[in-house]
Amino acid sequence: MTISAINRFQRAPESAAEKTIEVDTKSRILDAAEELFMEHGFEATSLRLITTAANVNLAAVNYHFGSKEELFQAVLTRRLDPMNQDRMQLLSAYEADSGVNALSCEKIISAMFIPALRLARDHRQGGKNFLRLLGRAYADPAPFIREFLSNQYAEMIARFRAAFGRALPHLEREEVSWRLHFVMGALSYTLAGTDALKMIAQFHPEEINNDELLLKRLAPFLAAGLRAPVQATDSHQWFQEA
Amino acid sequence: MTISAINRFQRAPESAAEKTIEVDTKSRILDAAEELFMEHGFEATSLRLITTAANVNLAAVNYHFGSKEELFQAVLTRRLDPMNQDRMQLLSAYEADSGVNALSCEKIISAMFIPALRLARDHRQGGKNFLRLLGRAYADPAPFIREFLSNQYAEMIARFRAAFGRALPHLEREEVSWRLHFVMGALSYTLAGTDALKMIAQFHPEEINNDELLLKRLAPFLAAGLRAPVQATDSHQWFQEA
DNA sequence: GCTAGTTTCAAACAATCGTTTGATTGACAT
DNA sequence: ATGTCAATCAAACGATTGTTTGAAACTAGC
Repeated sequence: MTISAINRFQRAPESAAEKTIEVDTKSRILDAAEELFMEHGFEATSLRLITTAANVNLAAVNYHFGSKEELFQAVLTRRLDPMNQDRMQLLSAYEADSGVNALSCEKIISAMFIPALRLARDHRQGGKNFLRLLGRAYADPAPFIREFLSNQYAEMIARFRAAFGRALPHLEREEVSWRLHFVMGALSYTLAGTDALKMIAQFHPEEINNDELLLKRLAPFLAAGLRAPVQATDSHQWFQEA
Repeated sequence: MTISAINRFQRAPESAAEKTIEVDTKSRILDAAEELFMEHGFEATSLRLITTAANVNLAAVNYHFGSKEELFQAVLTRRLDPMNQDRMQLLSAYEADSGVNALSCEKIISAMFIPALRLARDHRQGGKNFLRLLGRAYADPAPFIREFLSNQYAEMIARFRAAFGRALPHLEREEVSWRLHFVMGALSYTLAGTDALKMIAQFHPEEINNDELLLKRLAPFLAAGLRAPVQATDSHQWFQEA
């Protein structure tokens, strides 16, 4: 193959003068696919739409990525993998700082949110687009997407579940798993939602960074939920039917 | 083939004895569509898949519903509309009971969850399937789905936002809107998730009703989140970057 | 200038999509 | 019997899908 090696050569001459307006075919496809997948979802986005937007030939996708599914995975993995690495490194750094003491829920949530915020703040490229795409992929029924994300998240989820378990020693392991699941759900749903963007635009039409505002409101909500008292399994306090 | 013609003859004699196992074409389409839309999503589910599963002619969908999009809306509206009516009636009943006092967050959440639970418990038909479908529709990027749901939920959302506003008088209106948004998100994501079902199967392979167990764990989490203290807008407690 | 290997290209592939058509069926009222 | 009208049927519609093909354009090393 040595495809990427040659790509590097092609990029070399123009890298000094203008580095952002012209990139190689592979990256142009990834950028266009990221935006269109976010906007219409996986199934509703055709390869012709992507290649037209990227200004490349239709066959380029199959040549460089193999198939539409592999393109989608490449779009996700390009940013998701570094972000999850950052999350785990940040968590490790926090744990090293705290010594023998357990981390607070706020600190652990910070380790999850800050790398996501870094992506959202990254204006070189559509980091915000990617977070919305990720949230939608997280709710997509397609089996190959679910399996891919499950593998991508497995290591990070395990690390954070252990951290939350130490932060909330009074909760049994099953309850910790559930609450981490709720946290991931609220996070991905909030980032993916079109409604959230509408609400921000309604209240703060002039706001600089939407996602930062959003996560700052979400974080205290989730931290309080994590610390909520457990409910007895046989309790009918909540759902007593008529 | 005249399969359905034969079916009709076969159905005729038994219609008096048992009325639930064989229904008319329109309902058969709705039932098959509900399950297949849930399983594969809107775009990935073809009309041929639906009509084959329902044992009806391909043209029957366009004849009875007009288009694939209208079929999808019919699938949603069949159960969503009654459920949201129940939610608002239950909320009104609670408010009448409490008199001048504001309702607790737990009570308001109950008004949201109990009608959903009723649907999940309804074993006559795939109520559980519907909740998963609903959660996925809530995250679908298709504009016609988002607009449809927005209209379907508008009245109920307004009622519950007002109720939460009275229950949490120390929160400004914007904060209440956000937290209600988080609640709806966590609820729909949790109900839609395949991962949640896997977790239940892992911990409780013998469980009777999955969704009831699920909502009983989610409700305290959300109630605590709703009551969380607000964070100052300019606070850097959470996300101080390096 | 030549060759080898990588990338791009227009064109076509077979398959599937949602929708429409026009004939045929069956039940019911006249 | 006859006519009416809604329901069902097989078949085809045109459009679009992801993917493949084989030739042309390109870059490098010799």
